[in-house]
Amino acid sequence: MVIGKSQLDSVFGALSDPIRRGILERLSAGETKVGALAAPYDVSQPAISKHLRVLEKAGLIQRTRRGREHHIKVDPRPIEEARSWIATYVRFWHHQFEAVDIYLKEQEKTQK
Amino acid sequence: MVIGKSQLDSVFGALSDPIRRGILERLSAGETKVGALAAPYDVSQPAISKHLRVLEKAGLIQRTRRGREHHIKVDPRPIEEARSWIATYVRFWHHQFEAVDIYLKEQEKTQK
DNA sequence: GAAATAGTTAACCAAATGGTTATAGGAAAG
DNA sequence: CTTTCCTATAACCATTTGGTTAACTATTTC
Repeated sequence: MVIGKSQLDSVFGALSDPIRRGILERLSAGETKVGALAAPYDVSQPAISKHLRVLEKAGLIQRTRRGREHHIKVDPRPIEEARSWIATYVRFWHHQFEAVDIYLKEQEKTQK
Repeated sequence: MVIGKSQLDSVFGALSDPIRRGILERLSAGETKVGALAAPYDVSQPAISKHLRVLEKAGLIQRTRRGREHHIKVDPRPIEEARSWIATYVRFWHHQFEAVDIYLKEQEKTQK
């Protein structure tokens, strides 16, 4: 039994590619046709098609067919999970990181 | 010329694996030996070693050798970039998403 | 110093990823 | 109806990823 990727896996995975992040950035200006999304990039059209599928599987975009055009819009909801994962741990990490820092500074002082 | 991955690429890439996220979660409790990090997972120890290298390349962990033990601590700084990328766009996305929602609700009303 | 311990590195493998070209499907325009 | 346009799918390829086992390095312990 091959167990599927978690939501976090696919969301972070989708965000790890610069073209896909670029597409999402572009989408913050609003719903956009696939052609317009592809235009800035120096890769073939099928390559963009694949990136869109990755974003779609991660739930980050939604597609509406209007005639022969596909209109893409962002769905920010799955990213909230990612955001909150980071937020939860950043607090602990930062605290822990500073704690070590303080410890090291104490050491310095003591050794004068 | 093979151009390297951006910081965001490798940070998001590192976060896209459940074992690596698990390791980071564990590290929020403080500096930890490699063995302890590996213990919960049902993969070989070299597999963990590789995951640590991925996290290290992304700048997310720091390693200190104390005798034969490697002590790992989290470095939360590179994640700030990721966090801020998300934060920047989530605002636009959310706004855009709600705008469409409002638009659709207006349509519904109008068509009654 | 020999044995055990903590961890990495090397060599290998299968599957996933990101790209390509060629082909196909369906809507719009001529 | 034929052509053009917009996009997806198929088939293929090279590279990367995530895992394995085996061997190695360095430190501690007996």
